[in-house]
Amino acid sequence: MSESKADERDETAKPRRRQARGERRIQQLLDAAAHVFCRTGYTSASTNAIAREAGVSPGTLYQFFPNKEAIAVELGERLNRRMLETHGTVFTPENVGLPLGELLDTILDPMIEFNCANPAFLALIQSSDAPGRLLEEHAELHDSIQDRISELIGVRNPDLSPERRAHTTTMAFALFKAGLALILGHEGAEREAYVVELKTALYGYLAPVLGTEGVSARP
Amino acid sequence: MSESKADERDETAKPRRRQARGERRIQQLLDAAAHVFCRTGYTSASTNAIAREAGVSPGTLYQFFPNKEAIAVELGERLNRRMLETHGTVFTPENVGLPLGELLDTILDPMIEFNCANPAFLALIQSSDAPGRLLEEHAELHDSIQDRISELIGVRNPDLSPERRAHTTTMAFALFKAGLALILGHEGAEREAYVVELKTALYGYLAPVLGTEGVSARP
Amino acid sequence: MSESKADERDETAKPRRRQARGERRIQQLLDAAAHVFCRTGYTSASTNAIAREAGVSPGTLYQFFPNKEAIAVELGERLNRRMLETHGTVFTPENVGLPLGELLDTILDPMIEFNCANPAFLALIQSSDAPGRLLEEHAELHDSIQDRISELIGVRNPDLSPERRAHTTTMAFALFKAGLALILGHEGAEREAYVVELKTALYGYLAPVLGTEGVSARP
Amino acid sequence: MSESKADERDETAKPRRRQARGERRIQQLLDAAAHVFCRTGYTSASTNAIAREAGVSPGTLYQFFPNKEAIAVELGERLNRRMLETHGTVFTPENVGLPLGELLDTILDPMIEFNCANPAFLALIQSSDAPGRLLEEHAELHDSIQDRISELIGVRNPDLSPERRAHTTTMAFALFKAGLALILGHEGAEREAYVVELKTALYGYLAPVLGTEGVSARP
DNA sequence: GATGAATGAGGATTCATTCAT
DNA sequence: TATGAATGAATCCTCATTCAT
Repeated sequence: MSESKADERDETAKPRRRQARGERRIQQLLDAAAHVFCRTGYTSASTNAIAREAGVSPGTLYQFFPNKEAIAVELGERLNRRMLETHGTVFTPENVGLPLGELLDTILDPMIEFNCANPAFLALIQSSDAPGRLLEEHAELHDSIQDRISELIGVRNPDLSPERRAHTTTMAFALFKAGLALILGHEGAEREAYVVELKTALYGYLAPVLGTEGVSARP
Repeated sequence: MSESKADERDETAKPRRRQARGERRIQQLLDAAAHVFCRTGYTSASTNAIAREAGVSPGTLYQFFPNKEAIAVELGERLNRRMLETHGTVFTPENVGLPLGELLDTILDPMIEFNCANPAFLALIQSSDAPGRLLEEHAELHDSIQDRISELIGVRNPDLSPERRAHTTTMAFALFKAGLALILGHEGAEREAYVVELKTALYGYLAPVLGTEGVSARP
Repeated sequence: MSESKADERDETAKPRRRQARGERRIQQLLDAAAHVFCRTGYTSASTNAIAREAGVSPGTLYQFFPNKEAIAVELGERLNRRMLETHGTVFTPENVGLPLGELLDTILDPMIEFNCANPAFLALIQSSDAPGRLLEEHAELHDSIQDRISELIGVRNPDLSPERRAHTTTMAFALFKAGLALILGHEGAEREAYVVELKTALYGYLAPVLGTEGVSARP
Repeated sequence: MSESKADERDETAKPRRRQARGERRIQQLLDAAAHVFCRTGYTSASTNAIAREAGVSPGTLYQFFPNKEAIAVELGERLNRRMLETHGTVFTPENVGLPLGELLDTILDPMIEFNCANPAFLALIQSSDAPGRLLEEHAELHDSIQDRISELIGVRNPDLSPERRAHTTTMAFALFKAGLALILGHEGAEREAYVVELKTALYGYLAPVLGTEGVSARP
């Protein structure tokens, strides 16, 4: 008998048995959230707007998500998972050993394609409360991607100091996000043009660090 | 102190004094706004918070600005003006003809310095409601900077097609903003490291387009 | 005179300068809150209901109180202060030395009168989230009264052990609150009858501990 | 399918024939409700929380109870019934004739014991929306107890006027509830101490009305 | 011009209750 | 019967903006 006010939230990870309908609703809500996040950004997105977009009442939204943040987190996780499932195999030893131009093509093309199909991904990653400061709830998503980049760089050039590797990773990811925003902000030929620019930029940035030639995995 | 009842006599005859006092208020409010924008971003910044930070009442704020947007616009314009005044002379023909590395140093160093001293500048430029889509009120500021970059590129390489020049400009500016965000997000040695990374990135991106060697202005 | 130093900025910023209108509004809101608390109890009282009762918009309420709790706290403090100002002098040495019946009359009559005029006082003291567990925000009010009772008992019978004194205090206060609730819940002759019953109960409870005869203060 | 053992005096033939399983469910729900009422009080208890505590869905709860109030009513009735079954025999003529101290022991000890084991009882009786005003749904429970007290007093002292008897009853019950709240709010030695205080208080209050000596039932 | 007061629509979230499977 | 889904009004609170002094 020690707690007076706070409990209620039975977080005990009891995996809720959801009906098929509920699973559908969740997807519907996440789709709606993706729409709204893209339209207005995470911070300005209102749960009511998401519910409306999904064609349900506010209460229904809260049947599946405890709060706004959880929607973004779940959306981010699903997108991340889907991206890994679909394009997670690009970091094979063979690919990493390709000449830099081909390596970038191999990595970026599916990545860009995925993001064009799922622009909410970038919206989540970029949602910040202050310039440069990510909302906590999206940091994990952000980090999970950055980790993969870091690993790629580390494998490609194991001689980099941890600091340089970290800086290179962060900067490369920042460039990618910046270019991706341009790509998503345009269509058709313009979009294609920015794809080229992004690759050029990353090539120019990474070439001195990773080398342009193909390499073979070290024994 | 000692100009107490001077105002009462005539409301219109002393516009200078009123302006001076008003100007002080405006600067006070803009300083406060800069603070708050940096802390919370433009969208999340509340006019009440700005007024509080400035030590005045909300009503006073609205005596000088018709709405929240106008504050950002005025702040942006002033920052832009100050930047031009302070660092507007870097785009001289001699500078533009420098080897790329020196050119970047010449341009970026004061630019970065200015932005470190005035982080609100980036906050404004980055404040977006959706990824990649700037709030209307900041587009002008954004464009004015981009125009200068475009001009620099055009002068340095007059053979570029307008389209390529536009793409290069946009991308270069995007890279700059991305790097600047990293720079402002760190301090001390880390910050310096990201300055280097940003320069590296821009060098790598621009070298193929602008050439690395010094050039002399064409007749 | 001398509104001349208008430039003075109050750096302290904590003590809000309120206009007379605001002070009036606060009283109005507290009166409304008292009404609503009495009608529905603290927990069920809604801030919107309080604002409506006061004839203002919800926003106005929040101009003066940061949240619902603060309303109750301020109301409690004001009532407590007023009670002390009005009836705080009953615990004089002479009174404490009176025969028990007269002592109770002396203490209870103004106390009851005050509570009949301000029934919100009891509403606050009794507001609990679980039976027997007071809401934090009202504990202070509760304790401040109990302390006075404890002191009275201690002066009247200095030989009581601290434990017995504490138990007696708590129980006597509980009896008082229980009787007061009955008193406030009735009117006219019924009310008077319960006043008598309450005094009887307290007399019967306290007589063995405090003695029925008058005592003189010990040196 | 034998509905044969219809010893139903239930003339109205409620469609509510409960099966064993339903009965179990009901008990489950009432137990959960008791828990939640004790934790948060009646008003703050949510039907969802009760269902969760019972491990069933909200829909199931509403299959057995038409609304939240009905849960409290049924819980109260069951507790009342159990109390009567277990301790209902204390009001025998012999007991009523005991000396007051023993009479109180005889009545209060099992009463307190029962309430310690079933704290929801007090929670229900005390759940009020406004100080002193019981929620309708619990008035009946409240009255049924008070009636028994009234009867006891009437038997013990038949000369009391109906008014005095009513006042004494109400006050005595109020004292009991107040003391009981203290008892339930403490544990161990403290709890025992408050048991003593409660008995002292009731003794002091009732002695003048009921006399302290044992009496024999009048013919 | 300066102030604090006032507004009210809108934000996130909850909850008693009903519905559909 | 049991379940989870669905509802929508109500909750506390915020904020850009306007008003009165």
